[in-house]
Amino acid sequence: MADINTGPNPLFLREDQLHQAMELLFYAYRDFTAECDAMLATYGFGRAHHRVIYFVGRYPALSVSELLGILRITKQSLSRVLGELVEQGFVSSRPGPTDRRRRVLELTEKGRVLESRLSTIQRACIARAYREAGGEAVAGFRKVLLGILNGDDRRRFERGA
Amino acid sequence: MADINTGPNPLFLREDQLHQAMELLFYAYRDFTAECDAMLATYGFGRAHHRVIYFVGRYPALSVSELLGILRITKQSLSRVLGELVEQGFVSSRPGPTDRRRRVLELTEKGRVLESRLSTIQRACIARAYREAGGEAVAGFRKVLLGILNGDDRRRFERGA
DNA sequence: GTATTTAAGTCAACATGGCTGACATAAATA
DNA sequence: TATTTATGTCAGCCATGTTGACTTAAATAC
Repeated sequence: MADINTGPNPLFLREDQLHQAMELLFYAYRDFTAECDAMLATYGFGRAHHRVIYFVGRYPALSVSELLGILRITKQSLSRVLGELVEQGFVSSRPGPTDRRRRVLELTEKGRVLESRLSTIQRACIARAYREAGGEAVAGFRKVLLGILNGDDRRRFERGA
Repeated sequence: MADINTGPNPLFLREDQLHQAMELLFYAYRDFTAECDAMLATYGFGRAHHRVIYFVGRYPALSVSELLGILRITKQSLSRVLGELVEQGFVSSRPGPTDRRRRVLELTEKGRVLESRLSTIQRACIARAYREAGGEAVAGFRKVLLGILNGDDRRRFERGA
């Protein structure tokens, strides 16, 4: 059970295990985002808005360039989505206190409400899976996912999150 | 370590753990697909083509409706992508042997070459993470991911994959 | 104090990959 | 024969990514 290379044809099993992992990631990501996508649609928002809402909520006083570094999209792409969120009062964008070129992004009260509704959905999804799988499985889950991250992300993740 | 609810403020820790899981999924999925996206671009293809190539390769003689059920997109969306792949000779589409309304999808030799190049990238990524994490972590990883799938997918996955 | 760099924003054009709705065709089935 | 099913197709729309060129304001270097 613990050895992923047992069986009559270790090489084949290994390949099959890897395929299973690839598919699990695909299915899990798809199902993980489905419910939130539906709720976002009622606001006229998409998954891109969710990501902004999420990271701004999670890392208050984030700057635009930091957000770009996390999302890995162009500033033109971000600006469309972020602009809508600021425009509609979900995110506030103020000049930084020391460096006034930077913009300090925060969720407004309205933004926090939406963030909370979305997070509730996803937390429930993860919490259920965690509860069913048990603490040891959770540790393994995190260990493997962390290993999939590239070096930069892993370091940022280990530092920041 | 095994108990995800330890610490001075169990509720907060729990919430933080859940946030970490959400972010890990985001980062891992992004990094997992990045290399393949770059290679696909050299063919003029995108991630949607990859999914088709992958599932047709993995489940030979798949029908269009089965593929639709896996991908959860509309047939119009699929048709664009699948049409290109058939047109350019990566996927063959023939009438089914018994039910001639169905189309039997298979990778061509050309398609298998591309599939192999893409799979090599992703298998390496997973294999490295698996190797670093160890067999027990792998079991936990799979258990948690499986728990994130909705019921239908979980059943299909447990049956088919 | 001027020159340069940096953070952010903007305009325009384009590509990918989702979506809906309406309709067509051929084959299986009632 | 009538209906249902599997697939394909046309047309248009939307969300979200891209590149390239340019602007503005503030910080920093010389």
